[in-house]
Amino acid sequence: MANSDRFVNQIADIDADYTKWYTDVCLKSELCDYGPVKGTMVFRPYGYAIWERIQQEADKRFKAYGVKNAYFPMLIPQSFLMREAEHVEGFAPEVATVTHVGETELAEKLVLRPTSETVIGNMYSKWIGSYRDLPLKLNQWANVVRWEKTTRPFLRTSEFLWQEGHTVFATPEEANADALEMMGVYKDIANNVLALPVLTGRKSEKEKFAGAVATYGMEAMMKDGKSLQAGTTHYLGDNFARAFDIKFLDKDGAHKYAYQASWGISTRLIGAVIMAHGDARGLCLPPPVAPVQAVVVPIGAGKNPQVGEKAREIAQKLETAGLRVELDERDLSPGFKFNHWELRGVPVRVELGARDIEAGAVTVCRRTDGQKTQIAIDDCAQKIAGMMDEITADMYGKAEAFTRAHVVATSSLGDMEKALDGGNFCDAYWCGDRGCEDKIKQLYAATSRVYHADQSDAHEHKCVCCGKKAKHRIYFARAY
RNA sequence: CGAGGCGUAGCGCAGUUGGUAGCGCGCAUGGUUCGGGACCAUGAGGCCGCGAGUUCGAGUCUCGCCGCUUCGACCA
Repeated sequence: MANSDRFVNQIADIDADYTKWYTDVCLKSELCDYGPVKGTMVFRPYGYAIWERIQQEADKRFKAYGVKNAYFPMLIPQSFLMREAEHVEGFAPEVATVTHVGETELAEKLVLRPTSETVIGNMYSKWIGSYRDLPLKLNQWANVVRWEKTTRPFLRTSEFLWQEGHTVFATPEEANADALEMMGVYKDIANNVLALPVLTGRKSEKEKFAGAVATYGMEAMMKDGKSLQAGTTHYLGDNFARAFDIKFLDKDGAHKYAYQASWGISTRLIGAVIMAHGDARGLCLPPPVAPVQAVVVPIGAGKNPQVGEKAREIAQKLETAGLRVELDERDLSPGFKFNHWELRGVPVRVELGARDIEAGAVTVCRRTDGQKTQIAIDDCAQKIAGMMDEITADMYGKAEAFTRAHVVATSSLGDMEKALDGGNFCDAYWCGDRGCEDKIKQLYAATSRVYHADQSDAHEHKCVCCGKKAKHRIYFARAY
């Protein structure tokens, strides 16, 4: 930005430079900052508070599903990673390794977990002996390290926070059902907590998790038309059970390998919220995760002490009504405060000035549309509290309409190029060959995202790339 | 890992043909203000990325290094 910038918190034009807009929003709304090591980030209190809200919402759903929390070590013997062939191959390039303690070289190198299937598998082999020990459903809230070359706050960082669930069952069917069921839980979180519409479905062989039999993903459309993988669940078959010797004695007296699933959502979801709901003014947070749901801004309190008093009273009433409230009594102009809280995405601003007091009302401004309405002071707390669900639904509705408008049916590579350049997802039929995926990626930088929910007519169509008989209906998009 | 760009106050930047550093914002104190980014006054804040070299003298010129960044490549 030019040095003539008047406002320290001005953000880049969302239409002119989406990438810069994104980083500006992250930094200037004080969600995060860069860490001293390249690719690392600091979650500042405002950003971490969003994560805490996501954690709470997710955690209660997991527990309702019978999952218990545990914690496994961050350091994993390097040999563990080697045991599952695809797993090593998938993760080796981005794994950070501990080789020394002080001056002494370690006999066996230790890796910083990029994910925990291996350590957990190792422990599960000790804990599982009988069919009576199954199913076993554990989750951990943890950090993982993946040394990515290109990093961006929340979306891809060398270290990030997530949750990883690791479940074990006696049969393949149960394990696969678990992966599907958890995808449903993730979708619920995306839709109802983050107001994010998502496309869910199975991923292609090329895009699946290293070591999985099947990966299911949810993909969210960002405002620039790119897709963000917002969560994945994996059916692991008995791959890790064989690698880590997870066996149980079944009812019929036979020793059998167990079947597993694993699933995760991460702090990347915060990036999804920023890019799906943010606008020219900055962040726009869905009420369920907004650290501050309503900010009270007194206007002219310096001259009129009654304003300050009344504002404190109202903030108190809003808190009592169950809202997360901030009272902004700083000695700054109203315009500055409006911009400050809009940048931070606070869903509702409550303005209170002499004019309002005279009318016995407050002026309420919604972040989503900027609409201002006057509400009588007497019942403003209930009314504002009641607006929260409305706002979440409204945000979901808008994002859903946007997503729907940007999914384009494509039946040729030409269609596809046009659709992608216009910031759309491609709804396409595909022969199932890896070669076609590679070609599309090479030509248009797009990848397959998830299979379409409706596969019924796939065989009646031709592959969007090679023209041969199609096997699947699948979405292609440029992705983060 | 390939190509470009940039390192000067917290942030954004200026710094002429080499002469020992400035602007805006922010910050602190006091006062006036307050319905969409207020203003006045005073003040604090610098190893000019690091290291060599040229020179009487280097933010400025030369070389080396380090860091950041954009675009590629890579990326559950």
